[in-house]
Amino acid sequence: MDPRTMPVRLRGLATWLLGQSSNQGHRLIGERMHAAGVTSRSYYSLLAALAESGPTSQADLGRRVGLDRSDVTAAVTDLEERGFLGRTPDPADRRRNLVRITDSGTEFLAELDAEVAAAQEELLAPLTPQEREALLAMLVRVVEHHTGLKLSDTAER
Amino acid sequence: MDPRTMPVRLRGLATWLLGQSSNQGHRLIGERMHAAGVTSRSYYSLLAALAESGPTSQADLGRRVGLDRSDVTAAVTDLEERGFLGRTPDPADRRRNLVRITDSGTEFLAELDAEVAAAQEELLAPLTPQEREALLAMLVRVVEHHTGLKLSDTAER
DNA sequence: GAATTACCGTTGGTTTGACCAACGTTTTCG
DNA sequence: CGAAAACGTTGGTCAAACCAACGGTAATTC
Repeated sequence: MDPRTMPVRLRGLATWLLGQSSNQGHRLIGERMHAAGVTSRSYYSLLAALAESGPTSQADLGRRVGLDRSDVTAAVTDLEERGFLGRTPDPADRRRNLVRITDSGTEFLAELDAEVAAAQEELLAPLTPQEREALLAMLVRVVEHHTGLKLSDTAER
Repeated sequence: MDPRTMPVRLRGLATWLLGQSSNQGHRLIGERMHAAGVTSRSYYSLLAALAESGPTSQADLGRRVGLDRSDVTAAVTDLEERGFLGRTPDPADRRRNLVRITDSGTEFLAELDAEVAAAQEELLAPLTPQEREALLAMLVRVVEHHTGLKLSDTAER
């Protein structure tokens, strides 16, 4: 992508700049995840969701991280084989599988937490702490406006 | 994606917020493009690149908008069938196809310009004009930092 | 209480964007 | 000249996102 001849119309566009920034972020995360032995970006979300709550059904898990049931099945199977989580039928509702994170999974999540934090730092490197705060606050408002989500409560950082 | 049970770790992350915002932007653009009869997001980039320069080879076109040669071929074929651009062999270098936008293509691009502008407005609706400016300026710096591109020159808006 | 409806996990798809390899043709370089 | 590179094209692969249908289970509605 040659900056000299790139379409002028594009490079000032919010959608384009957001797309580029998002791509860079995903690249940084992906590189670090891959180095940590994780092939899919959703694994972090799933482990995080499990760590922050008790045992959950797969369907719940999917709703919480915005993942299709079928994709949750594949991810959970893989993570279970690696010993990062356990899957047992729910005695109270035998349609459900209760998924819970293991100690090994908790350890692994801590590793990923560090990688993810480093990636944030790397992505926002050119911005001052005040600017990062302002940027995130604006993004929160944009996301809230379009999704109806209310993240503001605890979205400090 | 339930805001009450979404992983707390995720919703303050720059990468996550950028991804969400980018998705919303792409959704808005996609909806309007689709309504205008465009199936692929890259068509706008290609028409814009062609409108801003004279006739160009397909390979050049791909480099300018960050598209693979093979994908340019498909897009150009489609756009040619719709009459939005013409493709003629370059007499000076018979490896190349000279692609140029047609009058009909220029008209169509104007339509898309309007749709794209409307999508930007819609995406950034919750932000004040000053905030939008600050947001774009920060994103420009982030993108420049990670790509080596220098967009700053004319990225006002 | 029986029957319909809804939810669960799973399997097996489709679609889309991004990417890559190879080819015949043409130009450029050494 | 011959080797290397660039061009457009074809025909892939790959991962992410999504959808449909299934058997099994629970909740609902009559």
